[in-house]
Amino acid sequence: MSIQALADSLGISISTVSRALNGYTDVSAATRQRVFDAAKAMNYSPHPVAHRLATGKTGAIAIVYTAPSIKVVDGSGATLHTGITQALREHNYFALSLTLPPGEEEVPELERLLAGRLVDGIVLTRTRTFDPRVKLLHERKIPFVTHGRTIANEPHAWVDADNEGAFLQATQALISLGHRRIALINGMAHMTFASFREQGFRAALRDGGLSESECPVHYTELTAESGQHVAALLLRKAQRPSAFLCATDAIALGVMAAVREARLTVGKDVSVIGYGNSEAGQYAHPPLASVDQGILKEGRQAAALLMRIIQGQADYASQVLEPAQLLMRASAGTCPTVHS
Amino acid sequence: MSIQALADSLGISISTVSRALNGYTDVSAATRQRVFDAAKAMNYSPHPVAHRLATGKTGAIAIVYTAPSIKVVDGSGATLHTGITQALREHNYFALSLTLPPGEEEVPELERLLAGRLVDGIVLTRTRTFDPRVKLLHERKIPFVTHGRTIANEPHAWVDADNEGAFLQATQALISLGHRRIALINGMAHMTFASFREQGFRAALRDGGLSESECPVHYTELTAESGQHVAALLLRKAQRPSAFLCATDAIALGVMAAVREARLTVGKDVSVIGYGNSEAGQYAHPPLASVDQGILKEGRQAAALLMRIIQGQADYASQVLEPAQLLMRASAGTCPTVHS
DNA sequence: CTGTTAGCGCGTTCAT
DNA sequence: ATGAACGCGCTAACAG
Repeated sequence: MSIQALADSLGISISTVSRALNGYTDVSAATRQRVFDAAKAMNYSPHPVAHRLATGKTGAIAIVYTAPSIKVVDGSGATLHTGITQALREHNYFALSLTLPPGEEEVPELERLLAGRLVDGIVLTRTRTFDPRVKLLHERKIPFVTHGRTIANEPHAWVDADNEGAFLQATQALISLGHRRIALINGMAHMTFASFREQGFRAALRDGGLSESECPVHYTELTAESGQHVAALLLRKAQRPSAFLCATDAIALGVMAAVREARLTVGKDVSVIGYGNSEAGQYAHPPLASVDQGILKEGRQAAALLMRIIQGQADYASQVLEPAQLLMRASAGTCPTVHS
Repeated sequence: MSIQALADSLGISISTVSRALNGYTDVSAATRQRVFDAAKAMNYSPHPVAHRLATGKTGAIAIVYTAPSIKVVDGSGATLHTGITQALREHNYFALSLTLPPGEEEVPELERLLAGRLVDGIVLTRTRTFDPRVKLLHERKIPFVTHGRTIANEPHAWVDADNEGAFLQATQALISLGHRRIALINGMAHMTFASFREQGFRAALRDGGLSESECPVHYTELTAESGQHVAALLLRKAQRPSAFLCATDAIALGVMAAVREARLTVGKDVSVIGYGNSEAGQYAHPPLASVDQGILKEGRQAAALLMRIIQGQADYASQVLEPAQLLMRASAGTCPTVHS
């Protein structure tokens, strides 16, 4: 089942078989047909390793995650993964994933992946503001696309949602509902998406003339537990926030729980907006207002962009900023003090 | 930085360099030393693809997950992953992971991985009782180890915890605490681990002379939400269970929530035992009794076994059954009816 | 249009 | 102890 055997069985040379199979135009239609038929009959497929040695391409890419911050199979991480994989398959590419251990071994592990030359390119997820992984990939000049931006110097291809615009819009919506004390429960500051969301938040505060001192920003894990914890603290204050803007739906669900524990009503006494448009948020009581990021599309775009880079049709500075859409639901309502 | 360049710079032949580097004995100590020094100085490392074409080995394996049932980075999935990766690294092997989409594309996607010959072997996680993935791997004769057993015919290497023994022991513990109505909230029946846990449970019921009709078995998702839902139903019954044995700690935490909602006290009115010895369970109120599975060690064993199979030092029928340990904590106590 | 030739980078006999 | 030569399986530049 090598190309040799195939050529012998047809009585023609190896190179003719190779060209027929690889779609070269300088081979007669009749020969091409014979080759295709024989290949199918003998169930031939080129040895991928030999193919790689000759071409330099593996037909595979790696999606790189970092351990403590993302679920590959649930929620948005899973959707991103699905989007990337789908689009790749349409290009006859294959996606493996690598979960980097946090801490010291993170970059060395990524280096081992590159050293192995098992993949033609990389999709790096969950970028940080200064991301050593981006630095490495950039230095090694391997084709890569990040999902999320950095704020460092390396120019690189990325796909990202307009986090800033989304939180600008969400904050403005809360302001126009009469809220003056809005708390931002954000992700850790070194995550780029968190940084952008905060910028949008602060811009809206300035535009609306709100006091930054009355609109606290907290940085926390992206979990319901963290959201509940932080919100419980804030709700105990004399001057409690009338609205919470949260970096994820998970945080927002935790906030909602804290509001209930404080004997207050979500959407009336306290408004809550999340991010991600998760199923859990949609089915919450009341339904959770959220930002829909279209992450499946982003995954597909990241994959398509990587394909173009690998084929030399796009450069390392290609960038795609996807708009995100605010979905108002019953968890966010007018500020009660307006009525008094 | 090819072996050619290295040989030229030393003024010796390629083959001598190759043998020196690969530890052949028929090369002089002096030459070997020169080669090693030069290799280090020029930062030489063999091109992995060429190396693979010559040897047939990639130095990488794939850990295969299935999408909707496991988190690669949280909880036990993460620990297993860590164990496998650690042990592999000690063997100079590298682990990538593949998340199979559920449904129709599951097996074809696995086939694509095999066709790509990107890896020397596979660790398959979360086996099912009749697992088409195992069937495929067995047919293709690629080195593989499963974490978890199957009950079908293909003989294959596996590492598993003694699920049956663990639940036998846990059920006996509940019985000796006086419980007569014990509910099992199990995982889906097609998961092998769930099947074994149920066998242990039923064996203990028989030995203890409990009525199977008073000890219901429910099959559900491995989530807190599911646990809460099922437990809420059971607790509403006139003859409610006095103890719940749960397939995961997540389920158990959900059950505990349902118990509280029913105005009952966990560990007094109702006992709960989970599985996995999760951090969340340890910090719950009261602390959750659970089964500790030593999953890190299992991951390491699976990796070690796979290495031996790849090297031909173990056969496809090597099997490792790890004991699991019951950890009694305050969530499980004596049955209240005993005192009356 | 097709066959011959030359690599891709390395491991491994077979002589010397 | 060392070098020359061959093969792994395939692609691609060069002839014809």
